[in-house]
Amino acid sequence: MLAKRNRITHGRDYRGTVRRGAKFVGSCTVTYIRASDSSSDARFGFIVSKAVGVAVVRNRVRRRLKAASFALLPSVTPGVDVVVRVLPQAASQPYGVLFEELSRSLTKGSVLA
RNA sequence: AUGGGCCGGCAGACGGUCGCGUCGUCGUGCUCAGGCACGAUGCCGAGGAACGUCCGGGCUCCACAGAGCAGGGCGGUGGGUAACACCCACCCGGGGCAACCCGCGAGACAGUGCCACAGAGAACAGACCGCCACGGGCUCCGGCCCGCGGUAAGGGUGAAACGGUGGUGUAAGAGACCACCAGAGGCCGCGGUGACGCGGUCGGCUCGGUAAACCUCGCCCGGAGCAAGGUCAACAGGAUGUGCUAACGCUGCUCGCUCAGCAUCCGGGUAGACCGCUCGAGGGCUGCGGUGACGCAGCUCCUAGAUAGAUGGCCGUCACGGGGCUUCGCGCCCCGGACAGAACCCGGCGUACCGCCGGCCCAUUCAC
Repeated sequence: MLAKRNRITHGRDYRGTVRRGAKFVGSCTVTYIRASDSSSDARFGFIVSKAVGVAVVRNRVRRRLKAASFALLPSVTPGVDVVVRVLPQAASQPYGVLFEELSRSLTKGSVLA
């Protein structure tokens, strides 16, 4: 789980990251990465549309991704914003698959040490 | 034992590890203070439907003398409730051998409309076939044809054909008349708070359905919603006061106008923070009243408050259900655990759902 300072909490930060960040497409997620303030910690945000499923399914996918982000957090370059858009295929994926995909996207974005 | 009906309850348990949110405590740092940040630690942390947002309220703001119209909702009776379209009991109608279940249950002699297809005819109905009288014609003397009438007993159509059965009667028939039966209505009596039920009596009265068609009657309803509404500091703006310097106007000076700054007050409302925000028509137990829904009294408990939205990720053990193997020891293996996530709070309704547990009742069968 992520503490509040490691989460993106404003609509303008989401918009900025999605529009101007680097984009990496996976099989069940789309990841946007953008450097913001290097003095702060790395921040994560998640976009899960209703196409993914009902509220319980959306919550489960988001919580798995938050857990994966927390596990990767010590290795991530400080000061970057990461927004993960969840595709409908992610609904039935177990934690291991989501972790591998997030790790791969962050490596492509060269923010993973 | 099998099948069925009703009511109530549960929604895996325990543990490890890494975390998240509110609140409390402690420590460190910053701050005049209020407090803020970080770290540690403790308590608590989704549901029976949290869901759909379909009703009814509380709460908040706005509007409001009173009444009516329009619009919407409700509709057997009596009760429960803060209120309801909900619940309980009863009535009526329908289904079931029964336990029990089902019903958008006012009014169709206030009026208007509609009733497909079939059928001759569908609402103060209707002569197609048939039956019968009369007149005429033909005749193989059995009848047949034509015309004009009578007739709703029979045939056929339909969801429905203007009571049913038997008799009297008649040319043939008909509630035309009679007996019994079945309805609807008036009156009377009895029972019930009432819907209504039971009984008697009157006159042959026999009278379709549809109001989720218009409509009529009775009762109820002001509007918007926690993104309600409020507070704060920062920031446009306005008013008043004070007033340095420069510029403008005046022949020149004072005054005045404009203007930077400062002080006070007003005020806009976006992004933000905070309040609203969880103790409430609240839960549990016991007793009393009531057939029941429910009410009253006493004791007791405090049990989520997020805001890009916490309540989790990973793993283990044991129960539970299904299937298979079985050296038959519940021993081993495999699979499964649904529907679904609070967002101001309650009371309902509706919908989704793997399964499990308990109680009562009914029918059939067997044993005693």
